[in-house]
Amino acid sequence: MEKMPVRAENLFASFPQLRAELEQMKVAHHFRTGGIIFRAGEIPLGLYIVQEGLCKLEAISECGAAHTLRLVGPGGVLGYRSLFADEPYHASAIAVENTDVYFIPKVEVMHLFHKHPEVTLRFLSHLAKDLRAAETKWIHQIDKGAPQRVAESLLFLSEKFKHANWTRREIAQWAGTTTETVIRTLAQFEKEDLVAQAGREIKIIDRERLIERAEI
Amino acid sequence: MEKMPVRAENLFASFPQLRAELEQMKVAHHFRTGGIIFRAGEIPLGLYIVQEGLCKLEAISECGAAHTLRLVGPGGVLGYRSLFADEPYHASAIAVENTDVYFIPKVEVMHLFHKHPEVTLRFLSHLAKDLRAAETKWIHQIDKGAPQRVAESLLFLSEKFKHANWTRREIAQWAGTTTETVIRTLAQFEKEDLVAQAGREIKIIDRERLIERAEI
DNA sequence: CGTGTTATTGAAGTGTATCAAATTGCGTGG
DNA sequence: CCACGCAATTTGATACACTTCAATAACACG
Repeated sequence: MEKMPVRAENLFASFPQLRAELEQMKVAHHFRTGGIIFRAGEIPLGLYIVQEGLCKLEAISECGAAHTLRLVGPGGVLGYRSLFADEPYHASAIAVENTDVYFIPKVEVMHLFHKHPEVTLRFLSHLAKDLRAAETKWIHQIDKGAPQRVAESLLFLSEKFKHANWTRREIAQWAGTTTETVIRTLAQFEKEDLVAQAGREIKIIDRERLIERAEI
Repeated sequence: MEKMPVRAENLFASFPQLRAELEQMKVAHHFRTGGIIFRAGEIPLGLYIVQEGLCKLEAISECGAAHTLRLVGPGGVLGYRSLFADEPYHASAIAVENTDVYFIPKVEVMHLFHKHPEVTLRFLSHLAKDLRAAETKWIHQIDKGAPQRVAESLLFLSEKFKHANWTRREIAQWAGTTTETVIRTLAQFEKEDLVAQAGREIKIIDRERLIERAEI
């Protein structure tokens, strides 16, 4: 299975001095579950650093379906792709659970880059890894079946964050399939003793074989 | 239709001084059609700037199918994603037609970044746009049908480069489908007077309606 | 002039989306 | 605290677009 890297480290967190500088310029915001940090189409004015909680980047396709592009947990950064590309956001950022973020204005980011070139390189590396993840996702969408993608998603999401209950819909939006297919696949996995479902909860029982299931 | 941006400009090309520096360190290589610039799994040692010709980044999936991730023409750069992510290449770079490239060792690149921070930002922007393209491709894979993706691919590929004859297989590998489906779709498009096929050549007749066809 | 790649066509199978309808679970307000 | 209402879940039936496999034809290239 392609391991989707979970990078929880703060992109800015290395230098004590840097941390102090950030303290100066940051603006704290709180969002409750479902809250919208920014919307597709808006112009990026800066970056959002996730302090606590979990956010998803959600794109609505032309036919009205929602797809989850990326997930960002504590230490992660929101809004950098559009900011650096100098484009409007092409996805919305939504809090999956109660979330605290710090906003850093664009000028401050640029100033930071100027003062600490290593940070720029850090972002370069980060974007490069995101690009790989996205390209891998495309390939898997092509030549893996829905069950494999669901297995993969279960593994990834469970590792990514203890966000207790991923709904079947959320899993579907991450896996690139429909809610119904996720449900039927989970039923099948349960029959094979790979997972156990208690109400809405999903528990992975046999991680080993689930990994195999994601690969076949 | 999502416009996949064609960025032919050289990422390094802005400053005369920079150009001069590049001249110093570059190493020229030539590849004929089908030649392999680098292979998936190898460790990146630097960047390749495409001077003349056209290259594709091709990933072979677990089940043995080839998929075209990106295309890079004159002025474009090969191998930056893996270099910046500090990972082995996850795709191979292959010359689609006779191609001249310049190789720039990693140390030189880093030195360049150090000396000209704006160049780093240029790459940041470039990667950000590639990421968007990849995410868009994933979404389209999910909720567009094969004919729409073929239409989209025809438009993109014809704009991207006058690389005279894209084979049906190459189109399929870009569109995320099979050769047979491309063939049948082209036959359908021909019946609708959107394209004309003369032997292996494909000519777009009604660009307007083909764009519509990619959107439906 | 052969030999391998590319193109073409046909038949068959199947995985998944889609639609619809019933049920469960959860939060909220009365 | 219970009841209500809405969202999430579940199940079934149906349709069909696309892949897959196979076999032939056309073409390019050495």
